Amino acid sequence: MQTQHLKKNYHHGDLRAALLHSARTLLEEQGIAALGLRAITRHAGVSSAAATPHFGNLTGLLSALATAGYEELAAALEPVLPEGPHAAGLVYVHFAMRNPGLFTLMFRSDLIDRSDPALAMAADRTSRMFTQLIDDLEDRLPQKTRAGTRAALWGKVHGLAVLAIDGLLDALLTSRGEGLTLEELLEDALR
Amino acid sequence: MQTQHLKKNYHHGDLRAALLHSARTLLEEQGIAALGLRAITRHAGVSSAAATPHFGNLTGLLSALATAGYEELAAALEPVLPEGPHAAGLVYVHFAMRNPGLFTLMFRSDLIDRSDPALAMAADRTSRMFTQLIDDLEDRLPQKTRAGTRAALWGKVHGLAVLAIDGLLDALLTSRGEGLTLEELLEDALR
DNA sequence: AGAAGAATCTTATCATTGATAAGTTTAACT
DNA sequence: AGTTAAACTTATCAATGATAAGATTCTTCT
Repeated sequence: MQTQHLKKNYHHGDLRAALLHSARTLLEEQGIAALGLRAITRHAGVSSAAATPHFGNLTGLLSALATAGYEELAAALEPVLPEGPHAAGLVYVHFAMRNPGLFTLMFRSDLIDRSDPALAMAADRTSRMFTQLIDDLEDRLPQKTRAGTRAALWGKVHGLAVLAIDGLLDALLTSRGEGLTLEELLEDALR
Repeated sequence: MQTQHLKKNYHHGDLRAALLHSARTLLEEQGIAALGLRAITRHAGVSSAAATPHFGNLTGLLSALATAGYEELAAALEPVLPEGPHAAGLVYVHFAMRNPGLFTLMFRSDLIDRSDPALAMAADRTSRMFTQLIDDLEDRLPQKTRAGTRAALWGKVHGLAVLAIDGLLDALLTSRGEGLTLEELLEDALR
């Protein structure tokens, strides 16, 4: 019989994908603290040791999940790159706000392994997009400060995303925001 | 005998301060992952349940540690506030780079309890400094965009700090930095 | 001063976690 | 068809944070 039977290999289907799906579900429904090895395998209906052959350990599983996150982020950024830093920044922050758990995981170096080749490649692709974004403005900028401009953009956008997820921007709005919505605040901040 | 014998109360001295000191040491020497309840109490030479009367649980202890972090950060920022956003931003990022574990802990909402009164107060004081920083420029800025400017500044500074700690700025430097040092990059980015 | 009470701190125990070795079942490949 | 390799389960381990119960020391009140 052909082994090319879709992707359902082995005697329990595509467990690798199933585990990633379970992890993603738990992450979205219950947050990053729910990402235990036992919780994930329980959700997928397999034993707690079933992930070992596919991911080695929990870090391997979460690294694969973060890899998917970087790929999604890059896919969201790519189409708006021609529109420039403002539009791309908004997409970056919106991605973080829509996927707070996943975005947080992508920068939790204690939970993932950045030397994982797939993860390193996906993360690098995202970071290269900021490079491209700045290089598109290169005629307007002196050569020497381009790295600084790139860091400033990534920093601002990333910082806003982190602070938004932590609810610290809302706190800023309620304490002294002059009747602004969060969306308007982001528009102004990314200008 | 007078009970005012320095701060050494009770029959084992000032355990509360000793535990915080042990936690800080472990945090600096071995990183945030070393901040276990048992590791901290072991380092302080007491039993693993000795922290309960002082902090309730591990979250309480780490919240107190984070509170100290916010106070240190505010104390570092205060004297440079008159120099404006550029100088203050540099101090913020330098604080993060010099205390990577502590700074990370201060924004790890899963490890600390932001509703802790002392922590909330200390964190609020820090965030108010950014408000003041922007308000000092108020004549130059239209009233309406001031919240956005404040968010942009805090976001950029915070994002640079986070990315620097994660080593992602070094990665950016080695891949495309035009022979810059990290310090020069920050100078440019904070301009 | 002395007894009652409250707080600190220890000991012992519990449920839960991630990892792993050993065994079982299923698929893959001559 | 039969051997090998991989997936998956079961059982077990060391380690964690929390907590109840007991022991010790400080405080407080008369």
